[in-house]
Amino acid sequence: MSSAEPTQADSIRLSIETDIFNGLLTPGTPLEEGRLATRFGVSRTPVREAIAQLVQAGLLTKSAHKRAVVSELDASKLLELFEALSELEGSAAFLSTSRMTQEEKLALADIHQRAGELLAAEGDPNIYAELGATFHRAILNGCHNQVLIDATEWLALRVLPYRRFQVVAPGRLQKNQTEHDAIVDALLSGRAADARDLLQRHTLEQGEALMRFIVLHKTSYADFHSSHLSS
Amino acid sequence: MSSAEPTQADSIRLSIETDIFNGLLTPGTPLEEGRLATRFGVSRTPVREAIAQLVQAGLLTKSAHKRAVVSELDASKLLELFEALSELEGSAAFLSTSRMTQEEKLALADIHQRAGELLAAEGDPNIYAELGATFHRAILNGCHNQVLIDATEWLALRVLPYRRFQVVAPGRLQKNQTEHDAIVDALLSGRAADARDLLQRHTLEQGEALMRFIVLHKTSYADFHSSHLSS
DNA sequence: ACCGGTCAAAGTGTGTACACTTTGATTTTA
DNA sequence: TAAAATCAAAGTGTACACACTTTGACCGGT
Repeated sequence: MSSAEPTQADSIRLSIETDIFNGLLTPGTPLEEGRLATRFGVSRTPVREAIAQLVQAGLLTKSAHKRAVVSELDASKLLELFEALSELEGSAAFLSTSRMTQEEKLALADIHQRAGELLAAEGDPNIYAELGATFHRAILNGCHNQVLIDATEWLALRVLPYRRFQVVAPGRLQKNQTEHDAIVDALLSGRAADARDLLQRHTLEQGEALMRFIVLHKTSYADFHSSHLSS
Repeated sequence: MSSAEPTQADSIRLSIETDIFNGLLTPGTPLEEGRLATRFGVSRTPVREAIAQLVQAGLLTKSAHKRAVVSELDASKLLELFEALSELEGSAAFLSTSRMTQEEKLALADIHQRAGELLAAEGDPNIYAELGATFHRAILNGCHNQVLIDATEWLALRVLPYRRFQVVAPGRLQKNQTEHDAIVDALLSGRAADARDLLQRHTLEQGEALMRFIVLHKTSYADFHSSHLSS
């Protein structure tokens, strides 16, 4: 998938991808091959391939003879997505409990502790969010099953465009930290079933919180994005 | 993805797909765009798109400027695949326990019973295998989470080319039926955690059995395939 | 005999032209 | 006036040509 010399289609795919993640391309926006081609200074062929890849990744939706559009997730689909994602992460946690190396466990504990300190010092919420992502990745990778990892990241990719919404609800960060605490405890003490259950519920709740926020602000989606970008 | 008028690329993808499933294209075989184009009587463009789709599906493997080859699964990858698949199916079973409608539960029980009768009558093992696939699908679909269903089928697709190997080991069918029995029992009586655990282990064991068989007959892969096809 | 470089053949990546489908507005008709 | 038919514009699907990369064989030097 990745090569020493990435093909043009790959670069274009990446570019569109980040545009989606950054909110420059909001869900529902139609993509026209010709415009993208001129914009990137290439022909339509590599653009078409990039689009095809993004369709398979789930970021774009397309039917024959029609333009591809940035995938839009309604509330129920978003919930399904998080439910599936939470199951996969839970499974990974279950496996990781018995498979993480000592180094990996130490790294996980370290990440968790750093996040706790940052929270106590009331540091930058963005950095805290970044640490949270690292935390989840550490557990996921700990399962040492690349297929499971790929499948999980495949799902996670599709909610990434909506992650920018994750806003600090009062007390939410503290709750998050407490839940992480329980997860680390279960995982490090070998209680695999507990680790699964805790992480599964944790991810699902994160999704539900995000969903509530999105549904509330649905009408001002574009505005919210642009205001965030200009800041 | 599917349309009233499927594009040529779609037809070609389907054709290659079935060729892989039927063993006409064995893992490791390189695919050359030009030959496929002339074979299907089209240009290389739709062929390239079909290949791109199959790469994303995991059935083909490809790197830049090189030919696509039918994906080959070594023992460890196959094990990872079944492990991930078993986790997903387990999760689906967990959810299905509380979500299947009465009709769905009855249908599941019916499928299981028909399989039991077929087994007792020493019927066609192929039909029994078909019933088994239906059994798994019934539970999977019962979770009513399309994202989870899609992800599971995405993984299952990749082991499909190897399913033809599934051969009747003595007593294996009876063991299979007994396990299905326990799964149905747990699922219908609302023991969700048990349903997950049983189906998870069941699928994993199926995978391990398949893996053992493949590793044993690895050297005569092509021969086995052709002999099966001619019968 | 072995190793490195050179070159041609094979095959992919991309540009370009054209055919076909879709869509929406305009015109026609009851 | 409203509904159906028509047509043009927009945009995708495919064919074809060509450039670039890869690969393996050939070849000369050591």
